[in-house]
Amino acid sequence: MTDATPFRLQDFLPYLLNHAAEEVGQGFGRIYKDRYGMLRTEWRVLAHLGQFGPMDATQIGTMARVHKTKISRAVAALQAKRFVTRDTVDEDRRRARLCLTRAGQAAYADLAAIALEHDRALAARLTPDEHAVLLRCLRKLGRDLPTP
Amino acid sequence: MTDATPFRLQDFLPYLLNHAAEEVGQGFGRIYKDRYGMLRTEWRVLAHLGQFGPMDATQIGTMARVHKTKISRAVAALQAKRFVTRDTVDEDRRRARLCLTRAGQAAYADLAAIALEHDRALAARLTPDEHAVLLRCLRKLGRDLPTP
DNA sequence: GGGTAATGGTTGTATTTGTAACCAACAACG
DNA sequence: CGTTGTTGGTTACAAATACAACCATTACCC
Repeated sequence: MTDATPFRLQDFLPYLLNHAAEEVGQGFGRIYKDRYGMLRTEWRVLAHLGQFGPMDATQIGTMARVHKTKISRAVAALQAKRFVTRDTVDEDRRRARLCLTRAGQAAYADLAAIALEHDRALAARLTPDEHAVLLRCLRKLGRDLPTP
Repeated sequence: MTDATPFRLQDFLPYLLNHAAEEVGQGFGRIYKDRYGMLRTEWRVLAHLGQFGPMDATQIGTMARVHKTKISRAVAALQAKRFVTRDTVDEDRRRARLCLTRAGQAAYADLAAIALEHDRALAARLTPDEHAVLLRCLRKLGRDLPTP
């Protein structure tokens, strides 16, 4: 074993991943923040409900791999904005079925369209091939995100 | 324009990137946290000094794209751990030259070795080709990280 | 049924982070 | 020189996060 450590921070995957995620996330982040005063978890909850329909907090947390306290507070914020409603479900009165309001759906539609455009702009910085490989790699590295 | 939005959160690059970064970052994060009680920025400062030698806070901040207040606090924490020293430089007495102590170098050597191993384990989950493309993509997506 | 455990969700508190204001040293210009 | 503007760095305060403790309800099991 040689004494020189060949470790290079600039090639360290966690470092690069984090940088790219921050950089890329910030771009879209400013949008939902400026337009709706939302935090990232709020956007995610909104997106999940918009995409998969009514769910309870635990389902969202499982799918998005977000801790329940974060979900709880995000839901509270979205309720305050009149973007979601909660109905306690009768079969199990611990659970609450979260639903987008009209306004919530509108916000989701608005943001989803921008997100799509944003995503296309990002993809345009890569070749189609690179893009495909990138998605595959990211899915391999993060645990798979379950769908409903 | 059709009414159905083809936006899919599971394919949204910022989302995937963030997931992968969190997942991957947590693995190594637990190590420097458990072993040395360090936060991420502290590890980064340590790594920069270990790799590039003495620098001042601004240089590190520029290279790592980290805000100066975060650097400032990380340096304070590293000083408290006796991992770095600060010498005010004579030509410009606002600047402080940051230097790893013996103990700091040892911690860096320890962590760098683990990081390297960790990185190899991650790379092993991808084909060599995928790995190469991934690094290229991440560099394209995040702004380039300047070297000294 | 009645006790115990597990689950869905919220709240409290300690850390961590972001933002802005700040101080000291240097630079530039009259 | 002074006075004004920059730059390196720290501090103060607000916002956000993590972690643990906590209710309420349901499930299990004797």
